Amino acid sequence: MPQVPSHDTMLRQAGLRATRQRRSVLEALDQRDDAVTAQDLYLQFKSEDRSIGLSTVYRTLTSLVEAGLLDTFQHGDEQAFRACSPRHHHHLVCTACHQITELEAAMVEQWVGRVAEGHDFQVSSHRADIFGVCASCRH
Amino acid sequence: MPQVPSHDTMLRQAGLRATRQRRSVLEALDQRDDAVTAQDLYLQFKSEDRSIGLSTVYRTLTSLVEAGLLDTFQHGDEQAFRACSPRHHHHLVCTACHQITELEAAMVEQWVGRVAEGHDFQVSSHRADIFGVCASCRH
DNA sequence: CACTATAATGAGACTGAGTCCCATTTGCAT
DNA sequence: ATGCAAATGGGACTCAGTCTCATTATAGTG
Repeated sequence: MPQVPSHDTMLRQAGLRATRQRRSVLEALDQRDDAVTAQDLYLQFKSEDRSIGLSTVYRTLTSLVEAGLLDTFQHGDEQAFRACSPRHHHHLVCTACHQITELEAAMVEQWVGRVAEGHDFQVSSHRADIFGVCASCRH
Repeated sequence: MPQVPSHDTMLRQAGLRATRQRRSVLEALDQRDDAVTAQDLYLQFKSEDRSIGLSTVYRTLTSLVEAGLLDTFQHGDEQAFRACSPRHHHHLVCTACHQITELEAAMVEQWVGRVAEGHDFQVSSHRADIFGVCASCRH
């Protein structure tokens, strides 16, 4: 039994059939650690001669987000996606190359806990990200 | 000297001329504590018989964000805006009515400080928001 | 393995938020 | 008051993302 589940298993667990297209998307995202837009992915597949319909790319990304397998980010006015660990985490985002590092943040979790207590508010999620420029983008 | 600067003063400080349209946008946003899209604002003005061109609404919102007078949020796939205090802050966001409460968060600031130290990364900003449902939206 | 129900795909039409252009209007410094 | 740069607005335009529907592929079943 592999520690990291195969793409097919991940798809199964999400209630999705394992298709060539979905496998390609998961694979492509696994190989990069930056966030990518649907359009970018579509063009990447096209240029690699394993085209996937644009609708399919969008649908797949949406399903994978719902399954909790991807994080979403905003690149200007478009949405970008990135494979992520199943554990809750935060992000260190390079605004130049869109490379993203996952962060643990016990302090943030504590903060959320306290806010939840202090307000008559039913907390469902939270998000804490840090933006800046990574070492390689600064030369 | 007023403690809260007038809209005209805020515009001046941002290097913008004080026009009827810009005053209207600032005023409209001051009167609500939820985040609104450009389209919503446009329709609101139209229905109040003080129409403002759609381009102008977009341009004004963009300028005000650049001036740090507004925060931006994502409502589904569109951008929403809300007047905000000039001090750095975080948010408690009701996903049902989009009402937003500003939060102080010393713990988050500390966290950012530590991450900045620990990574070879030039931090330029950060964002920490909590999402859920507010008391009145839960009935 | 063959068969079948049904999930998934893809091509292209479509939608709508946001941008651009440019002729007209407005704010404001002198 | 006057002039000029900044701002406006209407409408054409762009393009990310969605929808439709005929075709194809998956995976369970006998």
